Amino acid sequence: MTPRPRHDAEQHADLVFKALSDPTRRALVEILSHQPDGMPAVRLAAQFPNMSRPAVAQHLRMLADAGFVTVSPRGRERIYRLSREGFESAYEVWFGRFEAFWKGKLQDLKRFVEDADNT
Amino acid sequence: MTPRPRHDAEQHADLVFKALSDPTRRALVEILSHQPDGMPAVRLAAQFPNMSRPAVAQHLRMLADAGFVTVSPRGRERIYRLSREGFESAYEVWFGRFEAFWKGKLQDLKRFVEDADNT
DNA sequence: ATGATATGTAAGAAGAAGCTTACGAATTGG
DNA sequence: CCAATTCGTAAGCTTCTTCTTACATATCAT
Repeated sequence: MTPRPRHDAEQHADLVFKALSDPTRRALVEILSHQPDGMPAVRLAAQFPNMSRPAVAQHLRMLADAGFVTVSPRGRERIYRLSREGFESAYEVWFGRFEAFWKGKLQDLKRFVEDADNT
Repeated sequence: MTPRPRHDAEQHADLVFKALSDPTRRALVEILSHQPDGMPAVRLAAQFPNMSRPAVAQHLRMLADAGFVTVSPRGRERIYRLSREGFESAYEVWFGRFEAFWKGKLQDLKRFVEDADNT
């Protein structure tokens, strides 16, 4: 997958798993997963009526730092889109670190993937 | 995978991702992944010379709550073993939540799994 | 029995994370 | 040009995490 300097690995894993540790950020990822063309920050913030816009902006920044989203300016808006980079990093860490444990689990996962694929 | 009451789902996802958000806990999982027969708490704690034993005990509790490890008493020791339950929950949440996004990513994942499988 | 070993939990201190208000920069529309 | 919109960040407060020390329980060895 993405080649990455060895000594940055743990630091990057920290960003990735920290990003997923917050329910608001997971909700943001879920929202974006249904919006292939992305959403402007203001519309994402509107999904959280009990939270200020800057709070959402800070969450978005962490998701961007972890590689879960990308940002592209469009006029005065900034469009957030889900990126595969963060997900691939998570997989990389997951499979890389626990490979010994997973020898045997991979078969199950392959079956699961194939099932989900045939729908 | 594991059927789970709907209203507990987010709460459980919280436990799972919180458990993985700490570097010490990830290190514990990695250590246990190389020890199929498990390890007593004291030996796990010894892997972290800069940290007190109770601190490690608290981390182990969180891993247990999230379903990443199981505990079984053996004499005066308590043996910690990696469990697949937490991992399966993480997969469940992962694939379930972001299914729309992953439609298309699943092909890549399947290839990746097959590659890892042929080694 | 008694001392040593293995363990978990409680209480409190130190640090990190998350939220709000306030602000400044960039872009659009009239 | 000027007001309105979109956005990110800084400062400060509050809450959650994580660590340590202290303590209580259970098991083993002699």
